Amino acid sequence: MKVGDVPAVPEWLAGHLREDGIEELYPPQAAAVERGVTEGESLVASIPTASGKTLIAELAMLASVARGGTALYIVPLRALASEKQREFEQFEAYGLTVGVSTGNYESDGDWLATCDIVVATSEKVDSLVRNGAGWLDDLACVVADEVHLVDDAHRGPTLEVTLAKLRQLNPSLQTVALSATIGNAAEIADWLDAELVDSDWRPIDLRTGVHYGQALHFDDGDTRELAVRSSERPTAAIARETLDEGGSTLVFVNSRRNAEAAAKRLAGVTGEALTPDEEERLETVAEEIREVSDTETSDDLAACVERGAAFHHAGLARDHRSLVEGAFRDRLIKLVSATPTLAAGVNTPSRRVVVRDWRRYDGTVGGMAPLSVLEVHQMFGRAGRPGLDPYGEALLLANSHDELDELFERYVWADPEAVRSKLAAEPALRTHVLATVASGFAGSREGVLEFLDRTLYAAQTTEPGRLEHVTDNVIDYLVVNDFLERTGDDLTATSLGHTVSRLYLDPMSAAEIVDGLRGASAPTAMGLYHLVCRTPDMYELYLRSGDREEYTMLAYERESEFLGAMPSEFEDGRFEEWLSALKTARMLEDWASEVDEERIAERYGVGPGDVRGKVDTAEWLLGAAERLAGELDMGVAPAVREARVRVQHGVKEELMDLAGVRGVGRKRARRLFDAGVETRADLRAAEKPVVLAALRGRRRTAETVLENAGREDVSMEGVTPDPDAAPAESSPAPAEREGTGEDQSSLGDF
DNA sequence: ATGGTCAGTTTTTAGACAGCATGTC
DNA sequence: CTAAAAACTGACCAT
Repeated sequence: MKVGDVPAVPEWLAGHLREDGIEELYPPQAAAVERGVTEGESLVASIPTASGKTLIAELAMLASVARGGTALYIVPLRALASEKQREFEQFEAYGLTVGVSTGNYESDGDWLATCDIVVATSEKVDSLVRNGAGWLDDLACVVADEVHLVDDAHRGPTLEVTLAKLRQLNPSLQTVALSATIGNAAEIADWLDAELVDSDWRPIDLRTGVHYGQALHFDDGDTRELAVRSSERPTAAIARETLDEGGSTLVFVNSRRNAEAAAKRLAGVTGEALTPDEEERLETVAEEIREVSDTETSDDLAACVERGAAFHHAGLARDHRSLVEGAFRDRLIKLVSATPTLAAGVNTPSRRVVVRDWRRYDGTVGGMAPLSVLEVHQMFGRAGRPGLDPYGEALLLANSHDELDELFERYVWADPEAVRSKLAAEPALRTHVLATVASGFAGSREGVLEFLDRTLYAAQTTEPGRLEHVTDNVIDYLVVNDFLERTGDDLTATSLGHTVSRLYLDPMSAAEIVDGLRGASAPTAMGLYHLVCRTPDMYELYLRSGDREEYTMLAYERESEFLGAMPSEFEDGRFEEWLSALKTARMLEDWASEVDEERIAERYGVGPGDVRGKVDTAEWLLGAAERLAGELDMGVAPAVREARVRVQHGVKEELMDLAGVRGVGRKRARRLFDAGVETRADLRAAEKPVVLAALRGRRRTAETVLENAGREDVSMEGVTPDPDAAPAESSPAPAEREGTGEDQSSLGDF
């Protein structure tokens, strides 16, 4: 089908696509159009990555917008939200507006309502529904990206329930669900009353195979020799061969440590094949990586990048990740070894993909569990960059002839699993039943069940009564904990229940927090950190060998600070979990005591990304706790607020005022304080030379800071730093270079 | 005393959404 | 009930 033949889309679209070199639709896209996506028909597209899913979504959304409606694009990750935003902004030239809404970044609320296309995470959409965002009622088209994630036990139910709610709000809503190739796409289409496009078509060839011994065995029966030098690992041989052909390699492994170790080892391979120009540009990237954070992880990563390799996992800071992704896309980094983060995240295709580890540790089964076919195929799907590589190759590694056969059987020739709803689990229902009642979708047990009947779970279940049973348990729990009120057959949310639903808290977290705060009169920061850390919304740090003793001691030492009873040391599982929460809480305490990032990372054996992640979650939960304390008039709200602000800025109590000034973080606040400028008010009255010295002589920074503190005369013109007030540090601030302009020297501050 | 190698033993194990109101070095 | 690689430990040997 030619781009000009697509019905019901804006007139400019065909021309726009031709400008991008698109004359003809890919077969799955053409099929989608034939099924009526541009004419408002709902559709499930189960097709491989990189086979043009985004354009299908765009066709549907643009056609909807052309008819005067609004379109919503739901993504599973925040990083994908910004990626899609950038992609859709190409249409702003034609007068469309694009907005984003995620937990950490949101377009202005009023503006969002006027947008033609909104990109949001599934949790954010759920939250918008709970908070009654009016514009959702006028939605014409919703696109659910990566819809196979409804299979995810933790986050799948949210997507499932959200789609059901949107469709109930607006029965004529067009639903476009994009999925990886899955075993039961027809069933999903059935659930969504949608047409189906189910195809394996890819724009560039993907060869999959298994490496064993000195050969690569491909799915089409082809075999090719691969010389593995003695004492060389297969992955290294594959990477070397790919490099010789001018391609890049993406290696998937099953742990962070493996990712780092493999990158270090394979940097030996990539390091040999760099041009001087590449070396220079890599050096720049490495430098940027070191600037992101002063930790071992950061140094290790930079050392790998200098030699053309990198590792990628969730312990990396956000900026680390995007630097690696960017340099890999630019073909500067030749090899990335990654945990599954990269398979699910932003688009990072590579000539070759090696799935080195096909088993992963899984505590729930007590050992290594094989990856699902779906996951492995998703990783395979990263092979081959359309328009850049002649083909893509994806390989598994076998250590024996039997394993060779098994891998073919299990992954290469296997069809992906069916996607199954995970809604009927108590933790999932706890939060969704409360939200369903609180936001008025149901007003009784029957109403709740009626609503749940619209979900995929109901469409799939073969176990009659199970959902009903779990729902009853959950309703009882919610009533007992005062989130719901039952009068006769009617269910209504209490004011507490409404608050919890709007705060997006797991009711169990809320119950734990309320419980802990009730018994407290003057909680310490540690007590509060521990309280939020043992909540199901916080993912705790892992206890390592020796930690049990260490934290048991700490527990007794600071026994008086903890809110609520400490479980008995002999009550096994509970105590361990309580200690994990303590470890996490102490990390937060360190952070809020101005311990530097490097030291924290080392002390707790985590990466900079983990520190930021925990801090963010704690900030959110403490904010929620503050609201709950206020709601219940508990008088501890100021203490909670203090704990929250300290975590937010990573400062001790005395710096809270200063760190609240825009442009002043934990480091600047500390330097100002030590120079005698102790409060925001001091900042307005302080001697300029003192302020300037505390801010390491950066004039522009000093002016901005003073302005943000509300000072009138901010000019630092002609002011010289007071040498007596200069921070006494081991490495003195770099003096402003002679001859360079003011502006240039302040660049380093941002 | 120091350092390197090697084999056997112990340890460890993926990911990342959300409130609210504005900003780090 | 299930694994595998890295990190650690200690013996042994050469300097």
